[in-house]
Amino acid sequence: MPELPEVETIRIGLAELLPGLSVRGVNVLSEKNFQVAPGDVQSFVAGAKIKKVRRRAKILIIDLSTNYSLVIHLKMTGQLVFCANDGRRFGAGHPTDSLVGTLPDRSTRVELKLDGASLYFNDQRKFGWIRLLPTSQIPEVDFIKKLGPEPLAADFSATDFIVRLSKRPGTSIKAALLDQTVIAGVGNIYTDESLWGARLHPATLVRDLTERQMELLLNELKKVLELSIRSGGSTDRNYVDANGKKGSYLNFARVFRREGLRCPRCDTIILKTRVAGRGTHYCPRCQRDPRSKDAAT
DNA sequence: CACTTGACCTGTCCGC
DNA sequence: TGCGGACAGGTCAAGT
Repeated sequence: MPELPEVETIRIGLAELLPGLSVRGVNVLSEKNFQVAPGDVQSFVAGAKIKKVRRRAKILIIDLSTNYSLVIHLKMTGQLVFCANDGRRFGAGHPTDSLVGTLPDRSTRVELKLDGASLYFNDQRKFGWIRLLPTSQIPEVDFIKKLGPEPLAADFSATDFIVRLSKRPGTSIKAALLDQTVIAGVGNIYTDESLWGARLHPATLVRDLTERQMELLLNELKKVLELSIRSGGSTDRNYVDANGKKGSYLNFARVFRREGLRCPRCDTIILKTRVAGRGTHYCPRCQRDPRSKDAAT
């Protein structure tokens, strides 16, 4: 899915467009992706005004004047596309081409009708969801409450990171980074990118890392997340004026989906393997596998 | 308990 | 060109 930088990119874009607009109606094309009691729908649809667009981890939150919020998880293939009647269009999320096509399309699951515009929730694989929750209740819900800290939060320290990681001694560093209860918002791309930055093999067990290595890893993670947010996420995103220019999809990646290409640091061919059940990219020279260290050196 | 694997869906790409 | 299988940026329940 969109990971933290992608969801943040969407948040920034929608925060420019949505606040102040009123919700006129909701068109649910796939029940599975927006399950809510009929009474609840009415209670927020009736003239609700959009107040604010927030993010927590990979979750997007749209606060409404009715004190309800739309809580959105895009999972793997979700995307949000804003289409104004005057032709302005903004979309981000999964990199498919619905920035230029007619909406709703085959992947559209929910259409939120607004003043002079529509917000489309598209999701090819139907893993994503929208939930309607009382705003005050959001901090209490399970999937929010158990999330780890935001990696870019000012008050998130290396010490905190080390303590949290150390609770997963027997798992790979890759699995630990992907675990949303350890740290929130990191997915497959930024796991691979930050491990490359810190010169750590993804399969290294947490217990085999030094505190210094974990601290370095956090620095690399913050760097790749910030870089990605600055480049608008590794996803198509744009205000599309007539000819829909593409976003900077993965232009900055150094190992992710670059198997067979050369490591930008040492020129060795990047490999792809499987760690923690996920496709995993790494440089076999910069990131030596601790399990085969003797054989390799 | 700690950790890993399968399932959820649909689309695409790759090898025969 | 057609078909089967593996795989896809996520997360949970069920399994070991």
